[in-house]
Amino acid sequence: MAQTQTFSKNQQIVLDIIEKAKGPLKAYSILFNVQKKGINAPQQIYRALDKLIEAGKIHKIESKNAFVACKNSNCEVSKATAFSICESCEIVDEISDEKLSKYLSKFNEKKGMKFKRFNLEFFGLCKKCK
Amino acid sequence: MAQTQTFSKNQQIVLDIIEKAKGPLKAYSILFNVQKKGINAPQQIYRALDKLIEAGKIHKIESKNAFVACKNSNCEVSKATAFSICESCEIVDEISDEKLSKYLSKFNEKKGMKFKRFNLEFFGLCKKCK
DNA sequence: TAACAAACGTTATATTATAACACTATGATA
DNA sequence: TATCATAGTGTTATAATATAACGTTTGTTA
Repeated sequence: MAQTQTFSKNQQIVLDIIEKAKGPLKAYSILFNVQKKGINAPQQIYRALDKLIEAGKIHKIESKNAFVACKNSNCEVSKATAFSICESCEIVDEISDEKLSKYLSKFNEKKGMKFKRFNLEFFGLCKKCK
Repeated sequence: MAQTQTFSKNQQIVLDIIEKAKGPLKAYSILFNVQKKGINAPQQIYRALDKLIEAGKIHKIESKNAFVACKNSNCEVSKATAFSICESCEIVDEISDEKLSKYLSKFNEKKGMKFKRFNLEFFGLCKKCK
């Protein structure tokens, strides 16, 4: 059983906002949302984001430079992430598909590289938008 | 058989540089490299990059904000991309694995989203670095 | 050749992210 | 308890990545 990690003040503020959000948040939109709480500079956001990613509590959607809360293995560092992204409404969902995850975790390249981590982003149209 | 596409002057300049490069290039490093050829502004680079991506001649490595030439289906628009990225030496390779590609192209999410495209990035240590 | 689309050149600006430095809290341990 | 290391904080400045907007030029095709 993974132990519950405790976070610092700023880290918790940032985590709370991301967890409450309905979709991915950008660093500067987080910043604007926490200025009332005394966080004034991008550095403070990015530092918190770094820690939260390291802890596996959030993920970065690379193609959007945005951050979402982890919905899978809540207390575990995530090394295998997959997302579906609607190109119309921009909704993002984390994909939790054990088969897919296993398949990719076992995947080995021909050139002898040892993989530690992967990130997969699917793009298309969601049910509503298609 | 896919027809050979012709590119405009700037597009060709940018494509040439990316194809000659040994690894991913960043937009501004491309810019610095083509200033002798009369390209002065980021816009000109980004516009060319957009067209080349659209044409499937190059790909963007999202986690690095960098661009590489396509090494697979040279004349086809790429909708299924996979890369291996060494976290130590930062070398990037496009993965051409038909099984993997088929597996992911056939993958369907439970929520009924229809995928058009995916991008997969593996991270680890290459043969030399491990 | 007229009309349209694509590409170009340019200036300005927006957005995303990091560097660097001094200070503060926390917790381990001598 | 003193002191030491580590992580976190706050701040200013700046770097790196990307797009907006506008007018001009070039290339295609009706």
